[in-house]
Amino acid sequence: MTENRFDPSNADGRWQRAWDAAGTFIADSDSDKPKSYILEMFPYPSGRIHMGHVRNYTMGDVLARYKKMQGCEVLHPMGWDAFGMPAENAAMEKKVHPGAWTRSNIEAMKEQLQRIGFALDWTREFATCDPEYYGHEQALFLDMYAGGLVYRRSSEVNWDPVDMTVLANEQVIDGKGWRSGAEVEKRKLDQWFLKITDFAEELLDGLGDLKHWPDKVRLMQENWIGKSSGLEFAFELSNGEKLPVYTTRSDTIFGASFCAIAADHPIAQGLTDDPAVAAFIEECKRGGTTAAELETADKLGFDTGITAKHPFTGEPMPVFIANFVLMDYGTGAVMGVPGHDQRDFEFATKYKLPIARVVASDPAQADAPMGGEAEPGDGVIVNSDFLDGKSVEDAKADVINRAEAGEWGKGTTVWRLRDWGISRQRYWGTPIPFIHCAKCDIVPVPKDQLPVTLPEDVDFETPGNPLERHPTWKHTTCPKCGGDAVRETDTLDTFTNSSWYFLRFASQPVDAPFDPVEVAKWMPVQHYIGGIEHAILHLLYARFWTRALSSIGKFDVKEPFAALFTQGMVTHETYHRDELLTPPADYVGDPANYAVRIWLSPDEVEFKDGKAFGKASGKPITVGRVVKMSKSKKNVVDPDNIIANYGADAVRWFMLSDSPPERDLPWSEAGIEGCYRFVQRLWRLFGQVDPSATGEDKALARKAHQAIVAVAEDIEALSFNKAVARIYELTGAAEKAAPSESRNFAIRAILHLIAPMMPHLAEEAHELLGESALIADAAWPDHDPAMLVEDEVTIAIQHKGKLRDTITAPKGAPKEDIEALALASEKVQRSIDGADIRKVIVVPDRLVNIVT
RNA sequence: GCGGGUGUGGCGGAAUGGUAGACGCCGGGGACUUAAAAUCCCCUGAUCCUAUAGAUCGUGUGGGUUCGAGUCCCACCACCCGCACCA
Repeated sequence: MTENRFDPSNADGRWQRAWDAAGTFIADSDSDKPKSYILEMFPYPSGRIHMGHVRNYTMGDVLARYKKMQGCEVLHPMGWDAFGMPAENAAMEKKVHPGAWTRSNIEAMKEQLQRIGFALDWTREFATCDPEYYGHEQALFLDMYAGGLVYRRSSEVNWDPVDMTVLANEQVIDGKGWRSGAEVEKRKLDQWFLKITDFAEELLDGLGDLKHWPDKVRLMQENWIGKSSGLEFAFELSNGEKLPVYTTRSDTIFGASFCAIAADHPIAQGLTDDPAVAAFIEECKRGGTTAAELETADKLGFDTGITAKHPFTGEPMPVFIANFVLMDYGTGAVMGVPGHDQRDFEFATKYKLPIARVVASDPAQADAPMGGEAEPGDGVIVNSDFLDGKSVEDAKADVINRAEAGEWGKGTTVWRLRDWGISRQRYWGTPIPFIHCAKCDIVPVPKDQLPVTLPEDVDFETPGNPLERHPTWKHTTCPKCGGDAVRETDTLDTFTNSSWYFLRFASQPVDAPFDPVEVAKWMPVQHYIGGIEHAILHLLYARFWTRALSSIGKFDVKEPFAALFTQGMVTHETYHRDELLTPPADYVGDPANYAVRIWLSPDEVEFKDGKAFGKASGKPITVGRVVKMSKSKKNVVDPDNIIANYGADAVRWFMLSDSPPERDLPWSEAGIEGCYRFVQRLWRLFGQVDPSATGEDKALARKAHQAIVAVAEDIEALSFNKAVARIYELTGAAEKAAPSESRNFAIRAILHLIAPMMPHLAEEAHELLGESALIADAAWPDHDPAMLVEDEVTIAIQHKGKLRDTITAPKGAPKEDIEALALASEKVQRSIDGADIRKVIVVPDRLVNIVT
């Protein structure tokens, strides 16, 4: 019996050092065990580990430790996604170098991770801002360039006219620059692109093989890639030019009443001699570049005076320049069919263009008036000459056939997916390894000159790209002609860093990005875990890089992540009070609304009689909704404090308990206390193994065997909350049982079942039980299949669809016996009350339903 | 605007179309203690009630399929997430 308590402040560090000293979690790529690569999305070194990280890495850790117990050689690495804007923001605000800031964050966060006891192979750690890493990335980029997957073209960015700098979408707030407050404009710059569209078909088809990805993520990627088929054809214009357009609704061609072209369409650009056109195009440049902004903006158009000739009717239709047409999609021009497209409808309503019905629910409705909105649905074609009476699908095919026969158009496939713009006008990223020479144009940096490293001596005092302003860095000589030349000053999008890091974890030679033979030993990643916010971009880019590298012969891997799991966020209540301010003299609203909202952190709030008050002010506090932990709402709980108070295992257990892993997990103080109590409960139980105990406790032994199987299934399905519930049940049963051999078996089983989840407690108890080896190296307990089957089952008896009674019967009892037992029940007879029995449904071992 | 998701007691949630609420938290009552902490035991969806029993209602809303629906189908409501330069 142990009366003492489990002391995490002592045990945690001791076992972490023991694992470290033994090299327990160092992955051996030469091992002949089956390999298992467990990976969580690596963190951005923002400064501190937050609860979201803890949740993410705890899940991966349980899997990694479990796989090891199942006899796998496990690769479970960790590193740092270390390039990005926050480092530059810190440089501007705190006057520290982005590299220094990042390095010190990494150091602090690594220490935090180590305190949680994760089973990580730290020998493979790297940061993407290491010149070795980004140098290899530059080499891969040059290989892709050589493979024809990289090109340059002009593309729009958010431009801050006051700070004279490019803004990221998140730096645009209500259409204004976040620092300057100036109205943001769209501006065109020459930028680098990766040809992800070459892989659109492959990336789409490949989704079908990703059986262990969530359906929702595959669906989101499918919609993002957005394959559509339709008709491309050219209108003849009144000015003699041709206007190619693309439509998915060629069936509605007789309903077209105008054409619309993008503001940066060549035809629009050709009309800028007219000051009115130039002014309108200027107008279209206002506002940001996000899809949400573009699609919710008021529809604006400018009638060019040019007309387009309808290919069937020959009728002239006005050509507008319109802000809702995207140059990047299709041909940058559309035919407007207001009756059956909502955007066209709004546009036509605004500019008083005809709105014709060409699809109806049935031919008799051909002249039904249009309602207040477009009708994009299915139906029968009407008012359309030779198409009348056809279905939408038949009409599409007919129009495409006629266009192809008449050689004025053809059926085509169009993708919503656009090529990936990777140029960033920023310092803290991978320098793009190209040189601009006046004579030789654009020249790749020779591989023996890689890495192109970032200069250290930069300042962030003046706005713009520090690489551009640096006095010497960009000046170099042309590798081709030897003349004066300048380096590319754009850096790569940080998503490129996270598009191949999993390969570098698997294999890290000095002279190459990776060794294909080593990579093949580990890839694909068996379980990849991270946030749902990465469902599209990061995951699509990583899939693309893998296929692109494969296509240029770097290795033979098609899909990087065999199974994907997207975990929910860690949330917390919010606390705030609204402080009234004195409104300025010209304020017209209700003075009661002129207030500033002050957010309080959980430790600034105290509760009295169920009401919240500010600790410092004593003022009443409003308890707000439960939302993702964020600095701005101050509802953040620091893992360090929690670990100091309760130990790593209680926190890990909390992360796995209660909420299903794909859903949000609300943090609560009461919850972590409950977990801590359970840690101590287990500690007491582990101390109760009694070597002198004899005898069998069949019911308990059966529960233990069942739990060994069920917990394994739950962990493999990542249903940690269910595994936790089963362990609670078995623990309760073991506590209540009298000493016996079976009880000793059950307690040892529990010890092994919790080992992946609460490894420090498990090691400590394992040692207490006289074991000299690490439980981290132990095997998952065996079970006896004969012990999984129950001999008796409880059968529910329903009448009129409601439960009336339950009976106990031997498992597998014949239907007739069960029916007889059910009808013999007094409660059932009372419910039936003499009514005629029409039917009795018997589900063996489950239930009887009596229908009267 | 487009795309995706979620909705079950006071709270987190469980439930191959088959006993709704497992398990945990909170709360209530009790035991132990000089006292407290810790620990242990019991109760804990709502309503009715003639109360150790029994009945009715109950899984966001409204319909439907079925002997039987939290689960399947249709329509709707609310909230959350993503939208290409945040990571």
